[in-house]
Amino acid sequence: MPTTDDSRIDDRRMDAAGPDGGGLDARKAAILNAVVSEYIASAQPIGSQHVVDAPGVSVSSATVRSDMAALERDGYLDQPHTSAGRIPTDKGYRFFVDHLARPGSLDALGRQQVRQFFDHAHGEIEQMLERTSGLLADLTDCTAMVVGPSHDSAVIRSVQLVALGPRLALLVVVLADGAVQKQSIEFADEVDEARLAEAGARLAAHVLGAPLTRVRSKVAATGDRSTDAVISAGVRALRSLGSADAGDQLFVGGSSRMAAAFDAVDTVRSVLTILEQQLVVVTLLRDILDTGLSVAIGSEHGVEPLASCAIVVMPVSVGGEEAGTIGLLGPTRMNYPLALAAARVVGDRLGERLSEAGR
Amino acid sequence: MPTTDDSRIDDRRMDAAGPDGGGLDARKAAILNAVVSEYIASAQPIGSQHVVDAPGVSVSSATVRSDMAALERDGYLDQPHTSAGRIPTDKGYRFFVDHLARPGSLDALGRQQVRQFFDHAHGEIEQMLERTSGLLADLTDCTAMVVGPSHDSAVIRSVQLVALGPRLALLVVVLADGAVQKQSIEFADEVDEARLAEAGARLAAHVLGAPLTRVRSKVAATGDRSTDAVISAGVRALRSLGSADAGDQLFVGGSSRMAAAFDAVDTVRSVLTILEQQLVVVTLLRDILDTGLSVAIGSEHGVEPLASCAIVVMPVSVGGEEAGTIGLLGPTRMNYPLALAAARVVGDRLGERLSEAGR
DNA sequence: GTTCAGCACTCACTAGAGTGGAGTGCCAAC
DNA sequence: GTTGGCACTCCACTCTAGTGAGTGCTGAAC
Repeated sequence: MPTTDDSRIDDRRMDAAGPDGGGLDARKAAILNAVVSEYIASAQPIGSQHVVDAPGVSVSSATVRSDMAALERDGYLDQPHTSAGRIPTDKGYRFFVDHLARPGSLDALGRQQVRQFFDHAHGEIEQMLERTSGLLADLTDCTAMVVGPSHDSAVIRSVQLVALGPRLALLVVVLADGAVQKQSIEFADEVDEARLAEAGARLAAHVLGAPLTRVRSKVAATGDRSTDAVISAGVRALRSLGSADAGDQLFVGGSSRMAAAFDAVDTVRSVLTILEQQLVVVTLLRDILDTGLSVAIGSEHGVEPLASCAIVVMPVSVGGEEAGTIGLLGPTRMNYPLALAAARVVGDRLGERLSEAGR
Repeated sequence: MPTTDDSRIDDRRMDAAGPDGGGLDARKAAILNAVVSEYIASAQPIGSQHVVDAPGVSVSSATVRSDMAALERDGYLDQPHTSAGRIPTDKGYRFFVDHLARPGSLDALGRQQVRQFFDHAHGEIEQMLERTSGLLADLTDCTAMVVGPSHDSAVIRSVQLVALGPRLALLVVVLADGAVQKQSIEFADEVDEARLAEAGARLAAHVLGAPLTRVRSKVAATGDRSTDAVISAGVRALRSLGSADAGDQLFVGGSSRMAAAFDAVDTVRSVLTILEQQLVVVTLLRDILDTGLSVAIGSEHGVEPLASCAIVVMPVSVGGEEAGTIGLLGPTRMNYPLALAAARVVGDRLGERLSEAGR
């Protein structure tokens, strides 16, 4: 084994490329940094010549080549074909994100957009989340996903039965966080308004103050058979609302950006197909958050059609509790610092906003 | 002017190509029919040789060529370049749709899908419309747009004020068609539950039975200054709900199909960009319906980025009244008979379903 | 032993030439 | 009006260099 071990741990600080070499010597890290940065900007394989002028390198292209070869051996870079430049691998992007990328920030225009957005934001939460996804897409040129707060722990503030027809009523539930849920109920027999009102009041007494997920199925009988039937139908409806895994709402904005990110129309199609599946997306974002990451690159998230994509996630917290998630989807060669900065800023502002309104 | 007028009206019945020549002689119509049908199937320019075997033609390719030249002169066909076959123009598709296409129908599988869908359809209207858009996309391989019923004429069935905080309440309105709308209200001063209930009752008395769009702003004073303030805030909130042009909800399903329909990624991007603009889409569908068309082809609808698309629209009616719109978006070479059949069948079933639930 | 200039080599990309074939328009004959 | 025949057009494809960006290796210099 004649070659030296290039992947050894090396604590030397880097001078220009980033805060931390994190397992690569300073020059290799600087080279990797330059390759990733340039590739993100140009989408073209990067040759050794393009890297020599990068800060922290200052060696000849021959030396850069030998370092690049080592980086390729270690899995940070890849070569589309023998006589081409290098492209970062998922591992290369990962190292870039973890150790090299300096924290980004929005430019003046972006900051103004955010300020303006939250100054003028109005309307109910769903609208707001929908529009937030559009804002994020504009800021980052990625597709933005916003998952609304889960209502699992929210307490029931109001329950009401509204007659829509002789045998049809609508159960309307208001939760403490301002969410409104509804479920229509069809009765076997006609129910008059008085009975409906009576049943509604009983129902309210039974569940007010409890979370929607914890509605007890047993209710004390009133003695009136028909009223009891209405009440138990109401309880069933409530429980079905509470158990609905439908729960988390997803808002996707800027899906057209995916078409701009790839030139293979097949890739675009398969990514869009994923985005249409709410459950898949919500689960994906949750999984990434659960692993403790804020960025999932390429195959890290395990969704095969998104292998050439990276996802930035950011929890939105309201009063310390998680109240939603922000996700940004772009090609692996997306602008990570910008995406992270945008997600953080918008997530924070959104959290503040929700906590103002929420309780 | 040596050439004869080939676009003259001609009443002769066609033998095989369709019910009506509609301004072209029978053979030209048959040729156009064959070209459009084959082009829809193959997406390749169609040459004279491919057409001679089509029903209703039975002449030599030379004759077909001269007819095709005439059809091109009259604007029904186009040639990508001198030595290529012909492609239908928008006008050609229009003629095909109006006079040639025999009414299509869903295949057995499609019919089963529809039946199954409406047998198992459950949940509230929004969910249902969302899932309907997915069904339509599956059936037709187009992008489906479903516009929900407008609540303009629906009468207010219930109004409620729910306290969310000392100075925050939620106004919840239930309409006769089962729609629930909400608006949060922030008060300048704290409002106790009793006052809120009192104000809610007054509000209800004031507006119950009126359409949301016709809420009178004047309310009789109660004498209690603070209650009056709450009531007038409630009225303001109601009127803002009623005047909200937000109104019509749009559900888009199967936008990934657009990526399969075109191979130019630019086209895909611009189409997706349009689809992200709810207001544009809703207005577009409305405009097409208002012109009395059920199909808008290519540049007919005037939205430039959709110039290579066609749109099939179908009103959904509940008890004779228009209660929503179905739209199908595909490339101009989409399968019109199938799209029209699917839109009609699903629209009808959806209408029935909504009328069962609605009142 | 790290760095570097020099060198031979690789291979995608491009341009140009040649070819086949699908398709056309025209025309004289039926 | 219809048709077979014919010359023509021009795209799509293949093949052939030629170009150039990029590589890996090596031996000498620091």
